[in-house]
Amino acid sequence: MNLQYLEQLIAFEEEGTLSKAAETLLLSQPSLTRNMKTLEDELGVQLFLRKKNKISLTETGKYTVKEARKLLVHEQVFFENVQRFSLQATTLFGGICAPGVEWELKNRLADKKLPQTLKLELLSHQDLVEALLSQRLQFIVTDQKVTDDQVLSSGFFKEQLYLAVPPAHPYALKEELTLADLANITMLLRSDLGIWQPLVDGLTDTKFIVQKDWEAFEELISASALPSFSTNITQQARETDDQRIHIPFSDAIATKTFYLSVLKKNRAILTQLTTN
Amino acid sequence: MNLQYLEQLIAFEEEGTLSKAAETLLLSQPSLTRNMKTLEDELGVQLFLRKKNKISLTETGKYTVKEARKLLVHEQVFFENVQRFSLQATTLFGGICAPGVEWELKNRLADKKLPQTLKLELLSHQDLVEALLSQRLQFIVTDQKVTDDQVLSSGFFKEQLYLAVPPAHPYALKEELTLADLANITMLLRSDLGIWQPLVDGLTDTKFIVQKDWEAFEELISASALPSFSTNITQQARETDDQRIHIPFSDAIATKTFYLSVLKKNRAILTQLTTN
DNA sequence: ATGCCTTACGTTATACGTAATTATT
DNA sequence: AATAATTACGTATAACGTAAGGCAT
Repeated sequence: MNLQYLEQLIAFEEEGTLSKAAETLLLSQPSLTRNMKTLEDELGVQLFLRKKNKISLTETGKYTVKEARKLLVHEQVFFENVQRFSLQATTLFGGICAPGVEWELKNRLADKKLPQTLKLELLSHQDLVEALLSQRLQFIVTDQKVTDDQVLSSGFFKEQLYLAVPPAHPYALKEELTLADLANITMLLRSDLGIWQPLVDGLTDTKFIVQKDWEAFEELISASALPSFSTNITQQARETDDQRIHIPFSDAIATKTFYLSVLKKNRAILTQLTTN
Repeated sequence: MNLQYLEQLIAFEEEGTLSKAAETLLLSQPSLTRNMKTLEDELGVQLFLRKKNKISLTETGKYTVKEARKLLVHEQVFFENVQRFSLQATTLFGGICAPGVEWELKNRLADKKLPQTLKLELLSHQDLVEALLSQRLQFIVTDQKVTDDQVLSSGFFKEQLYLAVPPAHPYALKEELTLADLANITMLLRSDLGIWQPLVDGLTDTKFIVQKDWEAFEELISASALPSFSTNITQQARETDDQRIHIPFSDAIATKTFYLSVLKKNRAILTQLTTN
């Protein structure tokens, strides 16, 4: 049975005449006439009362319209269910707490050829945990462990803060620095610092020249002699060599550990993302 | 979307290969291949894992099979609902307690051109009442009133018992008879007397020659001089004139009143059958 | 006269089958 | 060799649109 004919029957019920219905259906009247006749034949039921110049629904016809509406809803639900399932099956929905994590994540998965596409969202820690628990996200990456009985949380990677200086800079030869070494100096700073924001906020004795735009910031760095921050992640992410020396900070807070968390029943996802 | 393709998908899931599925579907393999590809396109979803010589369902494919089964059940239910409704709308289901009632009923409705077809069942009084209450039958005709709060029971017609005798018979000139007049005489009797059986059983002083077959009984009547029973209904029903004189019995039990009963909420049916 | 339904007929599009191709067991 | 899926191509079925006819308001 052709479900389109049911839609056409419904259109007739809504429009009142075959002509108008045919118009809204972008179909010729003769076609609609024929289709309704074949629908009657297929159902083996009289749907219409045909007078010379007037066609109307029988009681059976009216009932059929009602039932057809239900059936078409079921068809629509089927359609949506299948597509939703397919989307769920072919994409991994993940959440991250900082933009840099996306770099690291895609780097690690680049040679793995995941069967799913990755869809990442940048959210606050609390939103991430909520989304994970509600199963809207299948995994999240955060800078704190998630303490929940249903959640499996394990260390994923570490991000180490560096000071990036031109080779001529006085700090360029040092093995390592402490944040205290930044007192009374001027630095270039990209805004949107993500997880490093609190650390920067604590550096009250340092002057920052802030630039939001990514490309403008890159230009500033190559043109200026002022130090800037970098991390192991940003160093990997950079394509062009920046000619700078990167010196790690030895302070504990200059090292952030990122945790990968999944629901315990989805342990397979964790394995998939971490093994190899 | 073509529901047949869903059936074909299900057939594939059941058979395991496109070839076998095509065979059970009475379809060529190439057609099935193409159909499954267009189904994928229409759904916008990957249903199959295609290897060189092997095709199998993806997880999405398996899920789609499950959902398709549901949808096809809904389609089947739709189909059956429509047909059941149509049957109910286009046929009046009635019950009668005696074969003669069918004659009378159809006689009365002959010139009315009912929109419904009549479907009659011959049942015992008790079965009739039960069928009416359970709404399996929409009306019943019985020889007793139905005493039930939900039921509307009204007189429909009367059947009067006659003695049918040849013109030369001694009773032929009488205006009326009593059952006592049948003592010590011999009569022709058709079996299957229906509601008149108890009355006949009470006539212990009368001899009966019983004939079951209808046509044979008619022949007997025209050939023999023996009296037989008739009623106003059988007189109407007979096409050929039987050349007999019909004399009514004056006894109270020789008159039966038939009642037409419907559920009170179906009063319209009673009106339909009795008016005009 | 205009609107509505139907019939008739030619055309297009969709679905199918046969045959051939390739790959796997 | 045999089985399985795909590709290619010609054919048949069905759905559609245009045109014409009939009937009603």
